[in-house]
Amino acid sequence: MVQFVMLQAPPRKDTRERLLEAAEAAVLAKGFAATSIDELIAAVGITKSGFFYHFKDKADLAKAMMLRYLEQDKALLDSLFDRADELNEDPLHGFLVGLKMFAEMMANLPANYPGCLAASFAYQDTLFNREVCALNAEGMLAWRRRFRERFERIAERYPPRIPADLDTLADTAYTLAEGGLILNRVLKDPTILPRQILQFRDFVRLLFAPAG
Amino acid sequence: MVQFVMLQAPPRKDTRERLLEAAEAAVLAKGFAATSIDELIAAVGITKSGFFYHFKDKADLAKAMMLRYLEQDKALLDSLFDRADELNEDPLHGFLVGLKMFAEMMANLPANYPGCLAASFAYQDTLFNREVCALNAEGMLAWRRRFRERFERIAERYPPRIPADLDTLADTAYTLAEGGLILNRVLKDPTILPRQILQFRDFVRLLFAPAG
DNA sequence: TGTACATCAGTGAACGCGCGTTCACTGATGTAC
DNA sequence: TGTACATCAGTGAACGCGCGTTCACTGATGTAC
Repeated sequence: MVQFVMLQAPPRKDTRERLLEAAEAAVLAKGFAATSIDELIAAVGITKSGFFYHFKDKADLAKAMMLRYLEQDKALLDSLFDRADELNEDPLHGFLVGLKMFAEMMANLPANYPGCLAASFAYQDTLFNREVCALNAEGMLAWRRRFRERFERIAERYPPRIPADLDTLADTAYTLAEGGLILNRVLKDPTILPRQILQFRDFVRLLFAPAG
Repeated sequence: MVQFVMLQAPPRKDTRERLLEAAEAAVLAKGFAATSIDELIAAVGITKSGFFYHFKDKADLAKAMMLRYLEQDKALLDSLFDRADELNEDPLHGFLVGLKMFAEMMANLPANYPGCLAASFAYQDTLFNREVCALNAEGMLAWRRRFRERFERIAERYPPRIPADLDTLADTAYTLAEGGLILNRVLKDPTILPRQILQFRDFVRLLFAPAG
């Protein structure tokens, strides 16, 4: 009896979340403009009016996608740094551990259409309003702040071997991630991005580790 | 009289080329799917049927855009290396000069929607057929081959200070360019990409130049 | 030098399909009294 | 415990607009003889 009731009203996973999931996959594969509401509702199994119950229009979907992306992005950043910090007291060693973990993460991306919503939105930015573009920029600045803070602590203890611009150094992680994802995808080789990150790690070590 | 005749039949710049120019600008701003044939013909001043005289369909336009991009890309790569080679006999110094020129080029990009068609197409690749995607990959491999060849010559004369994967090193230029363009655009700061390239230049020098 | 034909670079009108959006409505669940 | 109402999570039908594509046609220029 209980079983029967549950079959009638299945414990439906959050429809809105499933719409956002389907939208992200579709946008990463073909872009926002080519992603139709019809295909999203087909993937989730509701009607078009159901979609407009969750999002007031397509621009609202874009904003929700960006917010969801930023949330996941922040969680990734947190897990990267917090765990690296727990393991190490020395800022340089902790950071090198974090970069290694980052490379490992990037080596285990979904095989099909790995990618980053920030890049996809960036290359279609006239489709989005100022708010969504500003959110995207804010996400990038969060990476810069986080990395810069680490580099400041490292540089304090280990003076760099050559002059280094800490903002540029901080941006490199995001830059390599975005560029590497593009190469990964076009060349269909998932090892490119992790290798770029490990090479950056070599550079950081070469730059800060005491000579000899 | 001559003037009058010329006004009647102006020395029309190649219409096809102007269509491709308009298409590239539009695609870099909002993506391929959102770029309509109507807006291209409006920009160029012909009718829709005129467009279909030049391209058999929209997929044909995509292919022509990619071929045009690859041609320009190759020219850029040539000018970078050939001129750097002329100036220097030493492979390392020549390469460092080339990277500096590359950074300067990237500092003087068009202000509006700087970007790379390769990245735009990569993030919408299900819109394109196998041929266009393969062309894109070939363009990236051309960069890898070019840079790798240089690094081989450099490593021959200057053994690297730490072990280095020459393919990864070779891919870094393209990776930084693609990633840097995205940061440039989202953060509206055209100095980000050139600074990434100059930092890579520092790394190369640190890696190969004799210590001391 | 004059005529016939071919090619180039388009025009103009029409097409059908898919898209985002709206609107009135509904059945199940939750809450107040 | 029963009734009235509100909210949640949608349904179903219709809309108008813009899109890519097709087709028959054209006026200017180039080429053969």
